[in-house]
Parts: sequence; structure tokens; C-alpha cells
Amino acid sequence: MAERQRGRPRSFDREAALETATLVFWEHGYEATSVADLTRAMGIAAPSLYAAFGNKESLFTEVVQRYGQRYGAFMLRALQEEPTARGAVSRMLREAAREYTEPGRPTGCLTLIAATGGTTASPGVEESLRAIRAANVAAIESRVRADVASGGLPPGTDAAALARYSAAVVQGLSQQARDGATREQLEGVAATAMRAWPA
Amino acid sequence: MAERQRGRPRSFDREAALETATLVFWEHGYEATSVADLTRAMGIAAPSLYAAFGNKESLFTEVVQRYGQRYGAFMLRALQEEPTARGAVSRMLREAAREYTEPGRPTGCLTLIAATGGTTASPGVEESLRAIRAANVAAIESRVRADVASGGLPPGTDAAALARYSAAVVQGLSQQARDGATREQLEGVAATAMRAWPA
DNA sequence: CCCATTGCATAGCGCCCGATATAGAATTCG
DNA sequence: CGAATTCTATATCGGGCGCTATGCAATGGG
Repeated sequence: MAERQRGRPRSFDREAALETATLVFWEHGYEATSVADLTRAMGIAAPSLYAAFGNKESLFTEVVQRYGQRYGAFMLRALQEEPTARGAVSRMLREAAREYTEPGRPTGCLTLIAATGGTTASPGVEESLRAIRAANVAAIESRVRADVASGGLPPGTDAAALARYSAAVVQGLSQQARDGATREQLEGVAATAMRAWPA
Repeated sequence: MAERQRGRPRSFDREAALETATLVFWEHGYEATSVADLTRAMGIAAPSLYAAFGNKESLFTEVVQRYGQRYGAFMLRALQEEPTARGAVSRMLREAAREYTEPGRPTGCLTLIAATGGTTASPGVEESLRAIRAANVAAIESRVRADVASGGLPPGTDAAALARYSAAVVQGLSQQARDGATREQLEGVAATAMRAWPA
């Protein structure tokens, strides 16, 4: 891993380039972002990009993975750290309102923005994003189910519906942010959404 | 309008071709749909498409307008026909769950599917879709505001937040449908969402 | 100091994109 | 009928796409 490399050293910061690529994909989506857009923003030529990241799709895959750790982690963190499912989802929605309108970066959520239709262009891209979204729904449902089992939520609670509802609200927050909603407006949506939660 | 035309008559049904184009755009989005995809599905050659519809963007504009009258009208209809704002939004969400999973056509909502990022490719396309979404939010808010004024909803009700919340849920329903949720699952989301509504 | 190794820069590959020029086919008018 | 008009079919156009072949620059090993 830390082996000294023999040839000419890379003249750009791979991590910084990855961050730049993240912002471009986040802003314009996968299809609408061309390799020329990427190389221009990253300040490198095409062969450097291909040498460092493989191709456009594998670069995007790496971007998405990194995005999940950097920008999307607030959701799982809220689900893990809060003592109750209700508190976890409430925090998740509140933080989504903040994250999706954070100044200095694109609005909304990359995993919701970046793909449009279905099976048209890149089969793997849309499928991997869908898998991430499905995992998020499952994580919420698991958290809700745990609280139902422990008595923190009423026994008749439909965990699947509550989880899917919560995920839908997050996705709606992203779309609203994309359409120009302010942080305060999204916080209002998040607060409203929590009124649907069982007592 | 009904004037006899002089030359060779068109050999395809313009309305049917428009419907076919709607389904293709609905399935794959604007960017990911190529003119070749359209001509193949519509069963006509490229010059016929350009003669009948102008270009790809103007065809899409016509598709979106027609979609709003055919497939998206249920929202405004619910807002106009139901006696209370709560009933209107409840019906809107219930019908969205049904519409977005209707067999035999693409899932979700065209105006939410068809555009990805922002200002990249076609400036007018994304902007016109955003305008439609904004109009929908405004229509909901107007309906809520009317009920607050008439006493059908509590005086302190935040009409803007409630409207934006409702729109966000609709958008979440579309995304969930796109991700493969069943009609029953979406109806569960819609029912859950209505619990946030004021008594 | 020479060479192997690796990255960078220029230039360009084949391909598909949206859009069209041209010529022929089908209709109405006189 | 011929002439004018309108649509269709074939065959492209220029351009941007993702990607790469080639040659030069910069480093480490001997």
C-alpha cells in the first residue's frame, strides 16, 4: 500500500479530484455530465482521468461510494445514535433539510438526482443507486421494527409503511430542495411530516 | 382548422404518435431518450417527426402539456372537486398511489422523472418542468389557505408548510413507485402521510 | 549517467447524437 | 391529364460523445 512508486509521480491530488467529480455529478447527474465536463472541472486531461479512475462509470461508482460516507452518512448515523426510532427519524428529516440546502454544494441528494429513467443508458448505474435507496428504506424499517419489539412504539405499528413513508419524505425533501426550497421551508416540511408519527 | 389539405396526406396518426412519444419519454426521461428511440417506437422516420413536431425539445414540450391534461389532471381535479382541503389532499395522495402504479404504463410521474440535473443540457426543459411543479405546490397551498379562511382548518395552520409537505409526499410516492413499490405499499404511505394533517 | 517505469499532453479514434438535403410518392387543383 | 403541393424514405451532415494511441516529461534503481 505505502510502497514507493517508481515512475513519475501523479501531478494532481486524487482525493481532491474525486471531490470535484462528486460536485459535478451531484449538480448535473450521471448522463448529463460528460467526461469533458469532468476533466475541465478537475483540471486534468482525459488520459489522467482514465488512468486514475478507470472510466466514467467506475469513477461515478467511486463517487457514489464516497458520497455515502461523506454526505449521506447522516441518515444511518441518526438511526444508530438516537435512543428512539421516532427521535432517529425526526433527526434524520431535520438533518436532511439542513444537508440538502447546505450552501456551497449542490442541493438535494446525489443518489436521487443522478439517475433519471430506467434501463436506458448505463444498466449498472441506476441499479446501484436503487440498491442504495432500498438499503436506506430497509435501515429505517429495521429501526422502527426494533422499537415496536421493545415497546417504544405501539404493537400494531406498520413498520414497513412507516419506513417507506419516512423514506418518501426524505426523497420529497430532496426534490423540493432541488426546486429551490429554503432550509426553513424544508424544516417546516420535516416538522409537518413528524406529525404522522405514532404518539 | 378542418381545411382540406392539398398535398399528400400524412400516413401516420399524429395523436397516436404523440402518445407513443409520451410513453418513451416517461420511461426513460428527456436526455436518455434519443430521436432514434422515438422514431423507432413511433414507427416513422426522422424527417416525418421533425415535420410534425418541430424538434426533440418542442415534441417534449407538447408531450408534457398533453401529459398534464391526460395523466396529471387528477391532482387539480381532486383539489377542485373535494369539499374540504383535507379530503382533497387525501384523495390526491390516494389517486397518486394508484396512478403511479397503473399497469401498462411507466411508473411514477413524468414531470418528476424526465429531468435530472439542472442547467446542463436543455435550459428550457428543466425550467418548464420546475414551473409545473411549482404550480402544483401553489394550487395545494391556495386550497389549504381557502379552508383556513373559511374555518375548515385551524386558524394557526401553516398553509405553505402543509402544501409543500403534501407536494413532497407526492414526489416521494413517484420515486417509490419508480423504485418498484406496489400500489398497496404506496397506499400505505399515503394513509400514513394523512396522519400529519390537522384534525 | 542511463534506463526502466510511470504520468502527462496532444491529437484523434469510431460512434452515435440531433437535424437535414435530396429525390421520389401521393394527393388536390385546374 | 399536368402542375402544384405536401409527405415519406434514403442517405447523409457537422459535432460531441466516451475513450485511447502515441510521444514526451519526471521520477527511482542500477
